[in-house]
Amino acid sequence: MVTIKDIATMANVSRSTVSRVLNNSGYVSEEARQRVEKVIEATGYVPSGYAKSLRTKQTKVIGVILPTIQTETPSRVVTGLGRELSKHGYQILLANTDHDKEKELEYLDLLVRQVDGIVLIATNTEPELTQKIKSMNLPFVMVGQEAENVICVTYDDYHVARDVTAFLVDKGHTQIGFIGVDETDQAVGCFRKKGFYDEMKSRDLSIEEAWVQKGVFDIDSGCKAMKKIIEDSKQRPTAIFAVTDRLAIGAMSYVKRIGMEIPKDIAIAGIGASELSQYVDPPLTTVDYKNETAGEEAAKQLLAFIQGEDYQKKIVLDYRLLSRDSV
Amino acid sequence: MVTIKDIATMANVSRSTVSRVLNNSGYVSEEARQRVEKVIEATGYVPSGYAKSLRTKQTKVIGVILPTIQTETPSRVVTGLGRELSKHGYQILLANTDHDKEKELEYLDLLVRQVDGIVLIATNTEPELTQKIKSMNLPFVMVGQEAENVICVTYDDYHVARDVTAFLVDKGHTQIGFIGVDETDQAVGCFRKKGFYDEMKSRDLSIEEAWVQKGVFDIDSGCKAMKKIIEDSKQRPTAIFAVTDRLAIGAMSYVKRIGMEIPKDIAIAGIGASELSQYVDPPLTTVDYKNETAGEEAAKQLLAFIQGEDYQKKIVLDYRLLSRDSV
DNA sequence: TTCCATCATGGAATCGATACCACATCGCAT
DNA sequence: ATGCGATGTGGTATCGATTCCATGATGGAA
Repeated sequence: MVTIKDIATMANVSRSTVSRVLNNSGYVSEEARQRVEKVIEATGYVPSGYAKSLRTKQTKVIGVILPTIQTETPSRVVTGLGRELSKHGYQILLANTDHDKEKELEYLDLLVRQVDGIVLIATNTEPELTQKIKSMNLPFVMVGQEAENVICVTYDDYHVARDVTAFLVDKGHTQIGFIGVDETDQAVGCFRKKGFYDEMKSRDLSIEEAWVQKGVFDIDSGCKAMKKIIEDSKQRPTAIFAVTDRLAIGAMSYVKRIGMEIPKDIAIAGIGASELSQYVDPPLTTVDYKNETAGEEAAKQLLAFIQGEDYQKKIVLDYRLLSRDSV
Repeated sequence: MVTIKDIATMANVSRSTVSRVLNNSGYVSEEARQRVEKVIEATGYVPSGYAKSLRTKQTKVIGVILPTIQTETPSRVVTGLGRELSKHGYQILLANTDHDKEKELEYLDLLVRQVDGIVLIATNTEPELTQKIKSMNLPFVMVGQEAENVICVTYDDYHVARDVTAFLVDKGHTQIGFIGVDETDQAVGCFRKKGFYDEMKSRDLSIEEAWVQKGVFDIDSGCKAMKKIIEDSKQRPTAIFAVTDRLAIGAMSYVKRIGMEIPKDIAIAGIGASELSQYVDPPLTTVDYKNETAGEEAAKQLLAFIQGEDYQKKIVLDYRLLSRDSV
């Protein structure tokens, strides 16, 4: 492997001069610069990243920890992150926890000395996690969940849920079911649920116990949750608010299977604006969360923090309700 | 930041001894080991990865270059890769080209000195690319496309296409349309098309020119391609073979929109076994490519190569045709 | 002529680890 | 007593860059 030393020898200059050419720093005569550049070109020399990192204490790598890349939300966020980071010469080291909270902690340890910063696409906000993050004082951004004392980029889950609920009510529905997820996921589990309950309450609408079910982020569980709602409720709801598109699509697939028509017999709304949502039949009413923007925003804040510039501690992104035929 | 030197001082041993403890190499007395371990524990010391890499010439990082992570195929492959790599202590450096061939080349340059190996989830096999890969002699695996002189993990696109076509013919169809993609993508563009043509020919079935259209890997273009087929053909085909699920789903959405029924008026089949495919109406007949397995296999071959063990130059994965109601 | 910026360049220390080698100790066989 | 292999430890060079400092030219101002 050709090193800076070889380049120096071949160009008949010192390593210092090669380094100056490489980094565009200090004084280098035009003549020397050209000689060096020619040698670099000829040899195809690429500086060793780790030698550089060792010396400069910068890796130009950002660690991204996420629960999975097989769903649209995280993969969109990563796309946004990548786009913004690569503009500034940063790369992404990917850590897929596969929904395993243990691994989340392990990866934090693993990454700490290898990256300039970490982005966590979070599904939980357990104290053990936030504790650890603070303890390793490394530039850090959390996407999708709120936490104390860290930079967060979040969505306004509470108001989204109120809006969706309000939308259903305004369409004339008074009996509305809800398919949520476990509350360890604060953003999706708690805030969206609370938004739903609060809006229903503010409209003086009551909620039958069986109308509220839980799933686990996949289509199949949306299907099962819907089944429970249909089978267990005394009075069937006329509308369903599912906290993710996949749950909503699962619910749709169940109600269609038992011969109900959407939206005539039951209206359904989701959240997430998955690509899928516009091609199911009927197209699903949902909320666009602009995940790529979230990724870009997270990258911007992280880089600002790293570079000692001004950054915003909390960013709450806006959203857009997409009204389609399922309601 | 605490370094190996600090640990050495605190444990009252030399750096060499700490290193030996860290790597479980050479002789270390039980007593010294315990002292060192205690200090490490107490300080939360983590060795610097780049210093280590500089010395050992191993980064324990694999670069993964892909066109996008927003579609299921690459994200499944990455999941498989990650699973297998992390078992062996390797991490993934992600390079998203956003379908830009220029970037593909740039990333190769960028990664070359930072990683122990590269996995390319390929969409093209242009000579410029394969040339470059060979020239940088770095452990390398290509997923999804075949190329000379590199380790490849591929699918049997040709026979898949023949099988799907045969399946349609066996169901009684003789007029079959085809929605493909550009042929710069050898696997998806050429092989699948050739499989279709060859199978049709072997059955003595002719293909009207307008029955064969092209799209670009998204649902919308499947929709447009289908529109062309319907509008331009003298005799409408009774079945459509789309080379990806998204194209197939686009096609479905178009024919449903114009009031045709699936599969009564027209049958549709895709490839890819996207999650989506089982929830569209009717569920889509498709082919399961086991992308995660491909990722795992790619990782295994790459690691075997890196470690100087036996590896297979070409791996062709098997597949499974999923017969559903769309045919 | 002298002096002092400005420009150019190289030498050497350094980053934080590993690994080779030398040396010391110890027990056991000769 | 001597030799020798096994064990344990530290010293030091090294990986490939950056960076600070010293030293030399050069040239225009005083």
